[in-house]
Amino acid sequence: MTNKDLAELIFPNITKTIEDYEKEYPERNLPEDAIVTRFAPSPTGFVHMGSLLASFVERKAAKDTNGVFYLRIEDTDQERKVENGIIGITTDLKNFGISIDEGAISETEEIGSYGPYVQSSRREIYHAFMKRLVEQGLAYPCFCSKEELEEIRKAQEKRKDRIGYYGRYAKCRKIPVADAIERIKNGEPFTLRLKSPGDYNKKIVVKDLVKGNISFPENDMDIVIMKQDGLPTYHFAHLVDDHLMRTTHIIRGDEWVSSLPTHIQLFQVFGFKPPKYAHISPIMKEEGGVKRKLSKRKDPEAAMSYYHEQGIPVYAVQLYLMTLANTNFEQWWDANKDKTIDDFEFSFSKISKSGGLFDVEKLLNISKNYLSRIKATEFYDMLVSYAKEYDEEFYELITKYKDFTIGLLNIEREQKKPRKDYAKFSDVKELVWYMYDELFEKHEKDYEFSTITDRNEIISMMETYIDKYYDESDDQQTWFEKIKDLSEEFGYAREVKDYKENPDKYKGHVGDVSMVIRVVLTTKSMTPNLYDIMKLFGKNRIISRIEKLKELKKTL
RNA sequence: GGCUCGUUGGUGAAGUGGUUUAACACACCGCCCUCUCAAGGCGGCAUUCAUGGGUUCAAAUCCCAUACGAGUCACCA
Repeated sequence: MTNKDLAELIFPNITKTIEDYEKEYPERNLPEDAIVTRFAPSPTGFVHMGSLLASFVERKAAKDTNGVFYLRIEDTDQERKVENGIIGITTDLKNFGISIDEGAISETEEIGSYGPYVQSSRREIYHAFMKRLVEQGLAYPCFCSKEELEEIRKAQEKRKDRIGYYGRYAKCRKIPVADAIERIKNGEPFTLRLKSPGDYNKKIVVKDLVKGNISFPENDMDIVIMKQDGLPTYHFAHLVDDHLMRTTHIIRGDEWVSSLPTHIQLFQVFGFKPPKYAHISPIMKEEGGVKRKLSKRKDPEAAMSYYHEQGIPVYAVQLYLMTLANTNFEQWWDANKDKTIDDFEFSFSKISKSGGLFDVEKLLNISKNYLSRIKATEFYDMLVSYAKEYDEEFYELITKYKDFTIGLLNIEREQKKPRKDYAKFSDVKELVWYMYDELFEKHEKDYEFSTITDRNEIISMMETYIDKYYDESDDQQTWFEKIKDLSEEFGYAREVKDYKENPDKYKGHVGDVSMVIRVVLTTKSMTPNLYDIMKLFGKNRIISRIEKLKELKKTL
């Protein structure tokens, strides 16, 4: 009875060898420094912000080097699987603007020639690799039950030994091949464990692209490589898949750092060249003065849908993620306002070693800056698709009055220092409702008059203005001169300065008068440039707003 | 508890032995500009880099200890 017999018994139908697979999935024909990397989530629901950051970095790194970015589905845990889990992932990626070169594109379809990209479809491939290990006596079946493992753990705790399946605690390691064969034939359930060649007293140093050199004791645990259900564990699947898919860079969350010795060992056992590793720290959130990992369950902002609903543009989130990934990005972007994320030179070593706080304030600020820089038409298109989904009434208005809407979005835009009003699309309606007669009509009218509050004076001022001074064709300067004339006529100073010097001589100043016009037209004391608003309104709407005030029953 | 990593202002952080009386950005505060707001301009906001030792002519930067935080120690990824 030999290891070969054992291997044949466990994997009777496996005929392909490692060499066959090496041929089937040859080295990729890419430039030398091209990065081949992957996003490898479990299909357990939506994509978490932290994973999104990782996939964003992966996409960027591959694109920058003319490499490949692929999506692999890690579904070896049958229990955690979720209905339509793959679609959930692919749509999140798509909505977020991350494209893949290879991998799963739906529950059943995939693209690329290094597949299958869904681990549960790769069973035979894993088995071929496991079979080789068993043949060579580098892996062995373990019959320990959960209870037995628990006992071992307790014994170790009592003796204050390291926890784990290693050395003298690895009892199945010593089972003679013949006995193992016997027990398997008897139908005893088993897992497969790696016969670890590691020595805990020796050190290995692993270079991590983000964290730098990390030194660990060698791994001496006989880790499980195949579960009772025949599927591989993460560690083993990682080895086989990333080798065969010719992955050059593993970019993942730093919860994996501690298994680095195991992974390196696995590559060494097969004589494969290990990939480069980059471990990214988790995104944190502060709550009640304590920092904790941004949680899928507790934090709505962990899900992509949150940004979608809020109307935070995708590109703004990307900009934010880029600054989280490489903090020097912000300065670069500020100095290169006309460039895009694609033009930025990303670097692994600039990724923060410790977990950054997820700061929604900052995101909104970035979003605001971004939205202020784009063209009104571009803004309009995004606003329309947002409103279409979340605000039907507003959607109808802005599509009905398209040019008008673009016009108002264009106020103080496309200039060196553009106006920054909107951080997200859900802000817009609340800021501009008074521009639309339909909304103005139904909106509660709380006229925010401040210094001039006498109803008769306001109305007479407005009527005088519209009859005597207002002319739609005036340019901004003339327009303002006329408001000054109006002020003078009503006993207000033409210049604020004059008023401040001689407050007794006047009832107020131009500012007070233009405030009256502003409030009559919009009800609000704070609006964008009045001249632009009036230009957009036209004389008729201005007159109708004066009428509305006159009709108002309640006192001001 | 073992192993690994980290700790610079309210926040994100730059910084790898002297050019740092610690960059930049967000937030906050003040002033200015101004028909309001937004924006913008100017200024304020860590005499100090978790704490304690040490090395050095010189340390946020190197070494050691302590404290705190994070990750991990599954037939989950």
